[in-house]
Amino acid sequence: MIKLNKMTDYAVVCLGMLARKSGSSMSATELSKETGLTLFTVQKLLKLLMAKSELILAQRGSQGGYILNKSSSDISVAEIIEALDGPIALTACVDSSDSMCDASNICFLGGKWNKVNEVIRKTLNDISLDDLLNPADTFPLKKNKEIILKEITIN
Amino acid sequence: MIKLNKMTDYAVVCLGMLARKSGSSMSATELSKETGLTLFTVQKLLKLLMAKSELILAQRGSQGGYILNKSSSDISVAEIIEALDGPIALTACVDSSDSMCDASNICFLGGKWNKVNEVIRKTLNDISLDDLLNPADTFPLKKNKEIILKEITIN
DNA sequence: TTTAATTAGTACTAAAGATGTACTATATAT
DNA sequence: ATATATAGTACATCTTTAGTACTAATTAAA
Repeated sequence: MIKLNKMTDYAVVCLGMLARKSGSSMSATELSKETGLTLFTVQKLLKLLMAKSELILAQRGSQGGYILNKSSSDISVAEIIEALDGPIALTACVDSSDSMCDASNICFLGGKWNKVNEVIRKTLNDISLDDLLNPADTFPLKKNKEIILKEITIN
Repeated sequence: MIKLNKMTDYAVVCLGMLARKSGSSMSATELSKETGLTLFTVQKLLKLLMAKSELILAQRGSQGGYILNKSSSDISVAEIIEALDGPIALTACVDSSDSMCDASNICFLGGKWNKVNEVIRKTLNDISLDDLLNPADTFPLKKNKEIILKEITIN
């Protein structure tokens, strides 16, 4: 299985919960209670999201908590993954530096994986957090919203 | 980064090498020499591919070796990944059994991840080993071959 | 201004997974 | 028979992930 780390999974759950309460903030304690995730986990997750993304805003102190920094329909699955898992790429073979694959100095694949990665990335970019939220009748959300990758031709 | 395991990377390299020599078989030793991967790694990889897929055929004994079981244009990236990494899915949250996410008994995401997974899977299914092979002028391989996911609507 | 609540930062431990290596058994062409 | 080659399995090690803990900094409210 191609795995996301669990934090990313948790992030979708917590961000989704924040989306439901848009407007009012939620503390880590509240999020823990409402999601069923342990407080430790939620605290760590929110700290990570603060450190590595602009997805949420925090307020410290009594009555503090977290809120989404933008609408859930403007948050893509790709953004969430990239915040916690780093760049969306299936292989380390071809990284941003375009350096040669160090596993094999006669690798004949060139940068072809990059194209695959690009397609995957665009796919995830077209799916919003909102698209993942309940209730079920909000999904499929937008009529005529199709994931169209036709324009992406591998070349 | 969403990671494939290294074996999958190696598999693409080795299967690609076998594709180049279509018709004649190659031993693990030969593959090791031509790819630059260690013999141990290549041996393990080929054993895995034999055990978990129908992608290659083996002949034991002197003069033995491996050959592709079908044309490289009929081998999808999805097949290779699934042979070595298991089912293509970004999360363990929703597995084949459709069991509720055990991380949270109030998970409100339902099976939405499944739709995401399906899109990713179809994307990888439309890219063949052949598409990844050099020389560069064989890529983009088929004119008019576009990765069209338009018909995949999340719903 | 004190207190309680809350996030920020960091560090450590334990568990899980991936990787590389090794050894023995089985099959086959010569 | 023998050399060659794959099959199967087991294991040690390295890396990553996940979980826990502790301290510092901030802020609302009593």
